[in-house]
Amino acid sequence: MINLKKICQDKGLRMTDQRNTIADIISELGGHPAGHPDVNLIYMKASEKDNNISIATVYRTVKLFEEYGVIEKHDFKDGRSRYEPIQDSNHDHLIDIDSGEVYEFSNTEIESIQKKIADELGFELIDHRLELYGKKINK
Amino acid sequence: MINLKKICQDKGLRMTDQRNTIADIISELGGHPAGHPDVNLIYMKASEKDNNISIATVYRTVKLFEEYGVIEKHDFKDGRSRYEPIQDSNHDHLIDIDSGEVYEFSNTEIESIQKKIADELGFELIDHRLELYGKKINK
DNA sequence: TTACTTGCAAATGCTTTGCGAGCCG
DNA sequence: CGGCTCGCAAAGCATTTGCAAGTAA
Repeated sequence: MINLKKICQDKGLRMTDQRNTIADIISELGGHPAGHPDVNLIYMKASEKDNNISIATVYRTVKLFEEYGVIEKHDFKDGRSRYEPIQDSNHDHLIDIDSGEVYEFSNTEIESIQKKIADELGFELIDHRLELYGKKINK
Repeated sequence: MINLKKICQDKGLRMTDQRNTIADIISELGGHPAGHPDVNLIYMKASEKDNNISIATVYRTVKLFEEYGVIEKHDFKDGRSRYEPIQDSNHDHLIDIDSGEVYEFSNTEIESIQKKIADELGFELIDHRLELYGKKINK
């Protein structure tokens, strides 16, 4: 399992109790379908472990983690921002419309086509967003 | 040029002055790079033609047009929602990071790969979002 | 006529921020 | 001591909504 707490320490972040709690929660949820929590979910889970934590701290902490390249923010079509640990390999997401669960995939072919398209339009590809929204088959 | 005013009438929408004004503005901006206006831009342009129009009306109108399948909403990474007339063919977008301009493209190969990926994960592909973010080369 | 629209201001929902108190090195 | 952090409440920002007055068909 990814250990965000350790990664944060290694990056020189001062780890308070609150930050450790939040790092643990995001680590535990990892890249599982039920992962990619939003601030509210993190806040609720953090409140179970520390009934004094403030949602403002959660917002400040995920922003900090993001700035330090520890986690990544995604804005799917459901509105609220969601977070996941940064991993070695890039990947895109398929979101289950019904449950909100998130699945990861990567496809080098699509990546190279994207680069080609940008090039043809006269652009250097800096970033991209690819999300698939689907319904489970045979449910 | 797309005539949203006419499309709205054909769909049976009651066309008030405000709705006509807004339809014209979105039609004029069309699919050009400077198109895909956000509510604020529409509101500012509408205010030039009708100095009494309310931003609440702009919000209500774009929502209405969207529900009637006349325009489409996009949430690019810059925050505010942007709108464009619905066209026959599907397309995706490349956004110029510096100017905010939006270019359209479509690629059948990517589309079929997307479908395949969803299928392999056990999903029926309902919707997708593909955005490229780039910087102009040779500027 | 009569239901639909509008402008205004107030209310949302999510996120950020000012402030004074607390904590860590 | 001195700078970071935190909790709280207030402020922001984009968007939505209640209401009373106005308008299209």
